[in-house]
Amino acid sequence: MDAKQQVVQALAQALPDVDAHDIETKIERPKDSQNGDFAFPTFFLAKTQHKAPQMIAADLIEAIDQNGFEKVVVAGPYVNFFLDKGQIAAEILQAILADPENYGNSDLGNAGNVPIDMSSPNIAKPMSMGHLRSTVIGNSLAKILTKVNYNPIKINHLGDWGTQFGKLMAAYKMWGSEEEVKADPINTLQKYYVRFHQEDKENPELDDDARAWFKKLEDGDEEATHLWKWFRSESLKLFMKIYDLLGIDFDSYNGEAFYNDKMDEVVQMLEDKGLLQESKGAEIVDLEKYNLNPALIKKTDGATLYITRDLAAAIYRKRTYDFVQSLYVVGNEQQNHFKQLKAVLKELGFDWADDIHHIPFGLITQGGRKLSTREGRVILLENVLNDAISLARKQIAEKNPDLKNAEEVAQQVGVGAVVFHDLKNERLNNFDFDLEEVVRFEGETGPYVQYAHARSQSILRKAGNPDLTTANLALGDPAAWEIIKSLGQFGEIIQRAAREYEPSVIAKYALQLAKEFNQYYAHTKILVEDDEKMARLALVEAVSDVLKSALELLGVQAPDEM
RNA sequence: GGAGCGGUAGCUCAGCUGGAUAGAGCAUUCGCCUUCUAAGCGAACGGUCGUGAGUUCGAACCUCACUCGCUUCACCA
Repeated sequence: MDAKQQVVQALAQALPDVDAHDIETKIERPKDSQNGDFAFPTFFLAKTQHKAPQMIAADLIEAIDQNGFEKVVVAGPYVNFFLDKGQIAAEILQAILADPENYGNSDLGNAGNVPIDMSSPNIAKPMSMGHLRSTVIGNSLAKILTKVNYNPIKINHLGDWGTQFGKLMAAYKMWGSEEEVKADPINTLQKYYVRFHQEDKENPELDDDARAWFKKLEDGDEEATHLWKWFRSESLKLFMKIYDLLGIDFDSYNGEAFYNDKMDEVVQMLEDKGLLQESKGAEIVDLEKYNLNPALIKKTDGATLYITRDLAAAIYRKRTYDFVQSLYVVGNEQQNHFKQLKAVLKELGFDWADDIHHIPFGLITQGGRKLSTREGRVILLENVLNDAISLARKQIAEKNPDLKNAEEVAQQVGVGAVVFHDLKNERLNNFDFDLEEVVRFEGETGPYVQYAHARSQSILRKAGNPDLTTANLALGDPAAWEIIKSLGQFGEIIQRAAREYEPSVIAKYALQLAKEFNQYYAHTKILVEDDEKMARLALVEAVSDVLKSALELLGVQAPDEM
């Protein structure tokens, strides 16, 4: 039985006049385990019982059936419950060892489809740290949602359309060469783009050129289309290298261009509903009643915009996946856009607009300034990952020179550090990029968790990987108790992460468990022959399984040796 | 000006539904490798929880006002 329910029952029996649900909501987990595993504050009973909380607690302890608990004690106005460690340990360890892969699973989602719009880098631009955030948060959410029985669909909504292609083509025709692009596609295209913006400040007529090229592309001009396809495929090749490194794949690469032929219908729908208005030569939907700015559907020149495309995409996803939720892992600075998107869908009469959730994340700055592709101020993801990997390589050479698959582990550790760093804090926090911070391997980092896992594996190897499922798992060792309790919380941690769309909840949990294990490891000799050896090994195995599982939920690998 | 997010230790951040002396990591100083990986463990140092009111038996957490920082507010995405 659930340990908390045991406490609720004991209290409910002793307090027949109080609603059991009220009791349950008041029960808390003391921060300091000196105060027990569960605590019941009696303040709220003082009024109805006309007694001091201390008195209530003192009386309560007499009425509580202490069977099944290690002890129940009074501490001022609190009643503190200490659980039967051996029994709880056996229950939790058994549950983990019986089915490590599925430990912590639950069914919040009833297998409902959840498309996740994530990553979405722009063609012809390098992937930056900003795209990393969207990519790793989206990936982690997909895994977390799977664990609570949703069916996520990872959609890479590539930025493969838009006026920037006009600029790019104009720039390429003016200064570019095929050989140069082939040699180093993204950086070269990027260079053209930056140069275009520089020269464009002096010669605004360049913009007309760019617009003309984009118009050609939209009209299906042969040369423009050819260039577009070429830029796209070269870019995608490089993106795939990074996704491989991160161990991330997608269920769909339908980007912006995919919706080109699906926007007329949206405009038609808006028109049929009488929602379109003309304003300053453009077509808009007024959103006054939502306290939002009007949504620009068509520009003065008739070209469509971002929101039109996203409307088409949202409708397409509803039709294709019949989603129960539709997520967009996109920077916080676009929240206005998503409010508009939902508002327009509402205006169109789609109730499912309420199932669309923008999952925003904080801005990455450098030296306090916003990153800007246009101004060439970017942090290239590829460089960061490579730096991290070579640092890991160096560490391994120093600390574990005999490691067989050193290169593979260097990748797992280096990439793990970067990914974990990105996920360990609340999504919405902004952060200023600091390479040293990102590739750190000590303290609250990914490698710290990986290291704890590797140590646990090392012990199990030394012990000869015995079968522990039949062992007596009633581990009564107080030193192990904090770990046991943490292991028992995995399921609710996952649920909270899913509810809040917040991978950092998992990261924090992994750090806590790793820390508790490292403490245990430092103070308790595990491989000694005594009655509890098998139970200790079971604990080690359970920690190993859960750490691995938690890292997996973050998209971080857990090497057995490092 | 409207909307949103944030202000907790020198730095980066936790703090779940309000509860028992406000917690980590980094940095600094000092201990611990003849026994399971020192990417580790332990100790010290470090805080008027932005400010002021209010609600409450009790507020970092809830309410209001103020203040500072960042984002955003129609022809980029």
